[in-house]
Amino acid sequence: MSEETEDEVKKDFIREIIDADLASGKHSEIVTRFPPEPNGYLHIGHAKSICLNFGLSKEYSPARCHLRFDDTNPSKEETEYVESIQEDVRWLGFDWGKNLFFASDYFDQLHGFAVQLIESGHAYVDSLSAEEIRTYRGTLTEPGKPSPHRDRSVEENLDLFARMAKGEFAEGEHVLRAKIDMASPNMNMRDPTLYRIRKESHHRTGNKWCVYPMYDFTHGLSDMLEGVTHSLCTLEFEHHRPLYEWFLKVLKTPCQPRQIEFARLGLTYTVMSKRFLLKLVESGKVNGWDDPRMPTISGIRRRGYTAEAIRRFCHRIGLTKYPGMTDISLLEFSVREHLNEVAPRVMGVLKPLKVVITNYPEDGEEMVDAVNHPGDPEAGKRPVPFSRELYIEQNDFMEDPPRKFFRLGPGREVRFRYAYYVTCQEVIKDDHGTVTELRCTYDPESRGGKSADGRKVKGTIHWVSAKHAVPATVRLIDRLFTVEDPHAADGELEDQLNPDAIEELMDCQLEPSLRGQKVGYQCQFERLGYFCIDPDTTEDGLVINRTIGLRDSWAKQAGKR
RNA sequence: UACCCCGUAGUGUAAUGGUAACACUACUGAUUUUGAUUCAGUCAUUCAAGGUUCGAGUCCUUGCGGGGUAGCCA
Repeated sequence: MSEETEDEVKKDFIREIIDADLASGKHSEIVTRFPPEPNGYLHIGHAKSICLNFGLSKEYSPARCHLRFDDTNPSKEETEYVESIQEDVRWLGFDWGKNLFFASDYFDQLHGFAVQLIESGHAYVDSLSAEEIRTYRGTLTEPGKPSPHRDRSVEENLDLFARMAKGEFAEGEHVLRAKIDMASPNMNMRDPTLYRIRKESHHRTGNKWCVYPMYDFTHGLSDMLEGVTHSLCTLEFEHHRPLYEWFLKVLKTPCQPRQIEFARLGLTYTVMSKRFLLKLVESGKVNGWDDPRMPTISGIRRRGYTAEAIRRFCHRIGLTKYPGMTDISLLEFSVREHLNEVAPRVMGVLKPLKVVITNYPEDGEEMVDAVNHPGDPEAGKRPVPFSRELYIEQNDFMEDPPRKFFRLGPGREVRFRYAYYVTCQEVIKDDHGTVTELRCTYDPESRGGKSADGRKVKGTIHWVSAKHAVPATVRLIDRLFTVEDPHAADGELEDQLNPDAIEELMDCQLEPSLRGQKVGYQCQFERLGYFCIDPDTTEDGLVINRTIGLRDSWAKQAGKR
């Protein structure tokens, strides 16, 4: 039972670069950063980046990883997101220590850099409309052409930029652009916008600024200001690297962080787009960012995934520049693996079928010992009440069972886990022919689930004593989408949503040890899966999420018929 | 159609010029008081074609295929 799985010496390309930089003496300390924009909740894709950046800061020494909010767009960013992001990173098991930063903390310095660029003739104020700028930029196959304002004097640029900052102009009237190369094959080098006018209140700087820096200008310089050595980002920023380096070069900055790109996480049956997730939340298709169906860190956590499982997953997916699609079964394996190690076992019946043990004393009851964890004797045992009336799972009984069905059927004997051998004597149905109750007998000699005469029973099923049972609502969570790659499917993403991604069972019956357990408590319901107590739980009733089902080779075999 | 990046089992990653390895998935089988867990096994000559070399998944060339890029988003 390993904590954090074995770490082989296999190094990914980024760690190789870092090793080389250390070996060559280029760096003696490793500094990374995780730079989210606070415009939404973090998702499993971010976990990859978090595990990478913060993981590096744990593996190397000296090293540190900064948490820096990339908050340069006041119209999309909110404090709620800043808080949720911090909570999620901490929950994943990482700590930024004192290194909590905001790009907005650098607005003054950034503004100074912009002025420097103007003074050195590397930036100018453009007064074209957004539409015109787009036209002038050219296309992927044709070069752009210079704006008529490209050659304004330094003095005029300085004056205009100062007045932009003071709020003398309306949004869109002017922008500050870098003066690079309108014919570059790299669109990012065709005089990218550095500053735009936004007369909006910023979540941290309030109304201090009327101009806000763009990502490209902000990011690399923020890295530089913080002494970041390796700035790790996803593949779509590859074309931005020349620009990232251009700023550092032109401004002759004392330190030169290196941007390295890796492939973002692609996961089957999942969509990572924050924009789309926000839409799900706002349209009410899910109940908030932490809905257990969501691929957000908070949703996954609420569903019962463990941070350890996510870390193991992030370790297993590797790190390359190949933009692949990871099978979600690898994530599911990682949770099962971890929960199998740590989750105590209990019994709970999701879809109850009443069983009466006719040869058991009317008011009799007794306690049987149940093992808390079969793989861990240290976990001990607990007493579970057994009595004349019990519940079993509806699908553990078949009136006309197929050959390989090991469970209960008319005249069949099975083991009630940790209790007795039980034989079905009579099937009671209602007017519609639905089975409503089973009348059974038990073998008093088989207490504990062992027969005195050594006869074998193939099936073992779980059960709960009716009068001791704790009622609960259980939510079965399934994949959010019906197709492997929702982006590749025809139609809107919404059309690919799995309508059965959540199924609520209102009549579940659990063994009494569940009574009084706290929100967040995780356990395995034997034979069913791993479960977690949901925050919707009240004094009146438990609400429980199924994190993930157990592997089920019977269901698989039955499904093939 | 311009530029950049990427092509190794179904999937994700190893192999750093010397016999293609690991994990997941799937399928067999064994054990099992969870049809779970555990254990054992099966599944690829590395996109293609040329070239360099005693030797190429690895280096070179040319194709082919996939992804990214034309926000005053990040």
